[in-house]
Amino acid sequence: MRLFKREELAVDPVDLAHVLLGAVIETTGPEGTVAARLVEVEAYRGQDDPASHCYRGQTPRNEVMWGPAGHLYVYFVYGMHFCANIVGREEGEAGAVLLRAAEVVEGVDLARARRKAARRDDELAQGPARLTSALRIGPEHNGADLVNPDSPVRLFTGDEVPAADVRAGPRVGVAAAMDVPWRFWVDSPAVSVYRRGGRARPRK
DNA sequence: TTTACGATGGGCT
DNA sequence: GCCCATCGTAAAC
Repeated sequence: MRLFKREELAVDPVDLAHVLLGAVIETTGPEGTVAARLVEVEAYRGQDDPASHCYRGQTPRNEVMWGPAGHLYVYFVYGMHFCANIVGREEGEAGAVLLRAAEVVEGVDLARARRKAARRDDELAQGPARLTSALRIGPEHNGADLVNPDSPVRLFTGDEVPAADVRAGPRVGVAAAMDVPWRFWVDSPAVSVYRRGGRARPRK
């Protein structure tokens, strides 16, 4: 296992999604270190993608996604959760991959303490907001450089995932662009199995 | 087991 | 003012 190189991440988000499956993201803070192997991701292509936060151009919130690849884009959602993306493409071009689920491979006890509601270890990072909770990724990590060994959040290559083992389907909770299968996962009990693309919430 | 819904707040039109 | 790249709990079957 080694740190990724930035140029390996400066690719189209759909390709980056395949690169990231099996990769290991690791966070270190005052409490200790937690590492997790990514098993489910979603590509957001940027300006061309109606579901992307960058679809309507650059804003203060999404500016990290327009910068160089290999940085973390963290955003606040539903009034109480955070989600993390890995930025791809070249500087000046928006695009990122949402981290949806992972298997905790290091610091399991710390992750359990942070995720009291999880009844099985498979649930520790089973979902995008659970993942940030287990790894304690927050707004202070927005823009963090994942290829810097001194960064609080780092990204390592894991065991390579054979292309034949990658499954694809519609993105979750996304009403726009439902026709593109830009959610990718590998067979794992930690993959989130929530409602498929369509409405984020049932209409009242 | 499966489904329903409330909590909660920032971003953008 | 409406829309969310969600989760945990409770209720229904």
